[in-house]
Amino acid sequence: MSKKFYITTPIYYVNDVPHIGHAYTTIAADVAARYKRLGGHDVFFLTGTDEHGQKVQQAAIEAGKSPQDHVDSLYIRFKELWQKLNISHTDFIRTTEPRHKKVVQEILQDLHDRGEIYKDSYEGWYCMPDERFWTEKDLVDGNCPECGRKVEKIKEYNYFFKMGQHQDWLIEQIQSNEKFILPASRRNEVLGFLQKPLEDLCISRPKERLSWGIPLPFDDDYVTYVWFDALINYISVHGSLADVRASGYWPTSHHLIGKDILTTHAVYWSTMLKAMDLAVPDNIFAHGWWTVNGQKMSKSLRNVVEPNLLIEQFGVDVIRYFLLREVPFGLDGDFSHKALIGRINSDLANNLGNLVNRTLNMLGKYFKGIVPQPDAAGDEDALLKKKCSEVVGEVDKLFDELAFSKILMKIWELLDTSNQYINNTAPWNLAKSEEGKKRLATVMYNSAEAVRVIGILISPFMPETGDKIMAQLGIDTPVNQQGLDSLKQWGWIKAETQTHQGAQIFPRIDDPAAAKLLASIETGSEPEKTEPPEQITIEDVMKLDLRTAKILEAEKVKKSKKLIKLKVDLGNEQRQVLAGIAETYEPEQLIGRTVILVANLKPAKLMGLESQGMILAGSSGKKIVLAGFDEALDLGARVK
RNA sequence: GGCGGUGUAGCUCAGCUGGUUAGAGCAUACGGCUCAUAUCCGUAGUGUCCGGGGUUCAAGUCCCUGCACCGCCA
Repeated sequence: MSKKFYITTPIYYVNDVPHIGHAYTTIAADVAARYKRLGGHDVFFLTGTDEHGQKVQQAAIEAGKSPQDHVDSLYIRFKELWQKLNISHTDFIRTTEPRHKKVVQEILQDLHDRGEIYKDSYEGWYCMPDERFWTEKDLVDGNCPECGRKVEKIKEYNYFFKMGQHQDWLIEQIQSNEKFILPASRRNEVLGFLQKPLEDLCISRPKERLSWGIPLPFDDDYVTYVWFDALINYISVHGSLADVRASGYWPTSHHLIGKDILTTHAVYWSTMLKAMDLAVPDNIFAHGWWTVNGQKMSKSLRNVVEPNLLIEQFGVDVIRYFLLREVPFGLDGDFSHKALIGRINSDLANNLGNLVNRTLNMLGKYFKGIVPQPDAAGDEDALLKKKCSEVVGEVDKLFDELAFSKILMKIWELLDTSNQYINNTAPWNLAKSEEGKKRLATVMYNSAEAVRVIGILISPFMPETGDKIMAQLGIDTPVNQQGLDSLKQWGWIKAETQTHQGAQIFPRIDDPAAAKLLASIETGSEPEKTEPPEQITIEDVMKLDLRTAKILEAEKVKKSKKLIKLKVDLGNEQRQVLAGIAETYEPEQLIGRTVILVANLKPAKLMGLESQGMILAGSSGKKIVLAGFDEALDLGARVK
């Protein structure tokens, strides 16, 4: 019986728009799953969507739909993206499915029956948008410490899971299993977190406050807290607790998660499993986040990287490769067009693509595309074979710790060795003489076999490319049937195989064009037309009468979001000016500042008020910054 | 504020328990080859290893301290 391997991604919050971060976790899990399949494991790979909770309920109301209709229309976005990305999940679970709800209720009932859950009253400050309680001292200026919005004082009865009693066990579990939480820095964080007393976990919400959830089986006035509900997906996909135990897919091999949900998994989930008397996962791996050109991805910056566009432009495999190669799994990474193009051109085009191409081309040229029968091996051949078996072994070890970027670096060492092999043996010289031809056959056979090995090794990362390489080599046996076993001995590929040289698998990318496109993806907007601005003369500049002015008074213009009414002092006169800066500045911040005024602008009426000039400010997106001076200047001074 | 981490070539980083001339990839320069997508191969570099102090025969590696940045918790 083959060994079972169970790997999961988080179930993604269905309300989120899928972005590069979701894709990252899922691709990583897919690569691990595909590799284990290559090794003959029986793999269960799970992903899905988290569909309960306040935000979904609210979004549904806003959309004028029932929550169920709402999530039914939303979860598709994830499912379709995974299809595009060639994700090979075994199952896709939704927390609104009956099979899931049933198991959640089974578990709740079981824990309740065994006294792991109790009812208690709770009083605290509640932040509606964040769906969180805070204690008095948590509050910042009486507002939610996380989002800064208003909180309400609520006293209510709720159900609690006795999480605190498992604290010592959990510490021991983490300390005695080095690989339980990776990377090590995150493991440390959790241990630090556990130095303080671990409290019990509130696992219910009164229906009057939130109805969109799974009802508690023992109290119909409550629904299950979303996290308690969501985490159980890892179990419910296999059926009841008994089914899970019988499935052979327990414990989980790897839970891949983002670093933001480490505590929920390492602490909540582990103690939940302990209470259920199920084994904890072998490993919880918290990976990092992607920034874009060094900036955090956010809706307001409009730099959320949308995977669909990337796939269309560069192809699935390029994106899969880039994400896993560029950054060590576990650390934060930066997505930029420069980095992506660098990887494509140097790793994929110059090294991989070119190696495949030159090999196939020479097979065509010297042997009519037919893999020749090899002859006796020499030193160069031994070196290649040795490197090959070394890489195959190392890659296998590195997969245990999901060190994707290291794995790819290792595989690329084999690429280098293959290129060196070709350079050193110089088939083009061998082809010139009759006695060289014998040696040439061996060299070309080995080159073809090396390309095959590389094709297999990269296939978990780049499934389409793996298939393309096999097709060019003329190998009909699918990658999975060749498997890792076919790499253990040199010489799987048969002589007489008819190869079919095809197109370059990774063409180089012309930099300026790609840069433009990527820039548009990064900013989430259409590429801006980059017509150079019209040039003006010094006379044009001098037409502007710019003056220093001090703000004396400032107040918001009623019924206007943006406008602030200012009274400014130019030294010899005072003026009323309207400035569209209310979204960035409060009136109080402005009083006393010295700014630059366009003094000869024709007066205009805005919102019924006259504006006698214009204040200069720079803007980027929504952010506005007033232009000013390092040092004090006389009021009314000319600026040029 | 508490705990933890990081600071090494132009860039991104590797350097385990202290030990010969500090490494890799990318970028740069030069040379070679021509099967290949001006690709590939080879050679060459450059580093006050964040600053200061200490332990030691010997410190990028250990200790103390300062600075900068980051993470978790509060």
